[in-house]
Amino acid sequence: MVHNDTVERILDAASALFAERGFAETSLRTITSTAGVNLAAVNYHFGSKKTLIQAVFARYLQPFCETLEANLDARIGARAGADELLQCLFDSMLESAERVGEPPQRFMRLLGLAYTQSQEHLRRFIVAEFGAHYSRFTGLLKAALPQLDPVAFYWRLYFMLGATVFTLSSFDSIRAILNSEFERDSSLEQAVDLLVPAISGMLRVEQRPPGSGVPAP
Amino acid sequence: MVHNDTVERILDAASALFAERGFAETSLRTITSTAGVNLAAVNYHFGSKKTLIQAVFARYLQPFCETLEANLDARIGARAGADELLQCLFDSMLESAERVGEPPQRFMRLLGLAYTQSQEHLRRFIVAEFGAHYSRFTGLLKAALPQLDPVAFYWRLYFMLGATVFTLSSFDSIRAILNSEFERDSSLEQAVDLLVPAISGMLRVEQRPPGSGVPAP
DNA sequence: TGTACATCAGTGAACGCGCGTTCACTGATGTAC
DNA sequence: TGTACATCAGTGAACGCGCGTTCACTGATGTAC
Repeated sequence: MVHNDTVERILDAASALFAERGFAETSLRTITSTAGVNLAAVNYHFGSKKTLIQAVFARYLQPFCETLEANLDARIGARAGADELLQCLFDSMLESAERVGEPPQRFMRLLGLAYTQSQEHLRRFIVAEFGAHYSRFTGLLKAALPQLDPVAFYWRLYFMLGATVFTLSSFDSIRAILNSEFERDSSLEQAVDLLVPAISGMLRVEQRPPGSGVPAP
Repeated sequence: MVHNDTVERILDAASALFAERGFAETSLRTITSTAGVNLAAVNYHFGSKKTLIQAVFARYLQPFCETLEANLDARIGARAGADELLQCLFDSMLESAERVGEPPQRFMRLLGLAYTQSQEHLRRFIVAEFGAHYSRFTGLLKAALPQLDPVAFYWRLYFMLGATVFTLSSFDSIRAILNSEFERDSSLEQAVDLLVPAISGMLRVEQRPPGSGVPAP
């Protein structure tokens, strides 16, 4: 597919509208009228709504994976700590969002939707595009946390993913609440600066011996 | 509304199907045929699809709020620690899900959907039904973490909410992956036992002095 | 005890609407000879 | 240089479909007199 002006306008509109409302709740008519293009242009350029959704993801995922790989190569040694790795991950996210020219919270929101909306085709697409890069990162992080057994590490990965995706994808509404409640403005960079040490601390919590349960009173 | 058999069957089917696919992706025809009732019964008993969605939430939220209040009254003293409070919260969630007779991960999934799908009416409904109880809990938790400034505390609340909702709502798929990858079965209670210390550690991480940024190399 | 009426859960069929997709067509640009 | 044809982005109108909702109706049960 040639990336001409019409294609870019459709991707811009679709990305914003999907992030705001979800996939099923956004019609092709809304997308094409926002983009100022003909209704049939989506099917002409992308084939179907499904492949449009995938194309929206690809536009974020490709630069993100490239940036992450480059940053890991450049900045991460053989025995990198969890903190360094997290900083590298979030820096890559911010950098690649800048490159694509769209807010990072939009990408987080789309990622969250990919998990919660029933879009099996999308999860398969993301694993195919992103799986290898994801594995490299989790492998490095696992090596940085040798005290965790594999199952506990796996759960902590999900805790981290949940905290990140949920918080950053809601950044705009959290920011609005903090503004009205504490009269304090926040940037996404500040949110990431709060997130990294919190997650890093969560990952480094000592593991309870299995079966010990709640400490006796 | 009288809670007769038809009403219960509709709520059961709607709760399961919404959690599995989302609100927009689940049609009233699917719900009523799963429940074995007439298509028009939803509008007859609930008025509209919107109010059905709210009724599904009310069936979880009401017992959960009651259980949480009772447990806070019974088990939490004036100077409760974050650990105790979290344990109380998760115990209440498990207890109330048992009372309603549906898996707790379904409730978590619905909560996640309420945040990510564009259902403004639902967020308003949840705040109205649940806001006061939520405030009591967050007030107690804030008192247990006096070292955090209000903004940092607010962000940590979201990290906690994200980790919890995301992980527990994906429990079934995580469980399947752990089974196939490590040949180890997991229960929701085990997941909660891993979640509580991790979140508790995350909440208790020392706060960096504002503006200090990343430590110098 | 019998009759007339009210209430209410439930039903079958249809309504209009917005959806994703398709298709014949246009008009500009490039290519072959 | 001129003509015929091919390619391709884009378009306007229509397609059939599934959606939430409505409505006139049924039949069982309760109530008043």
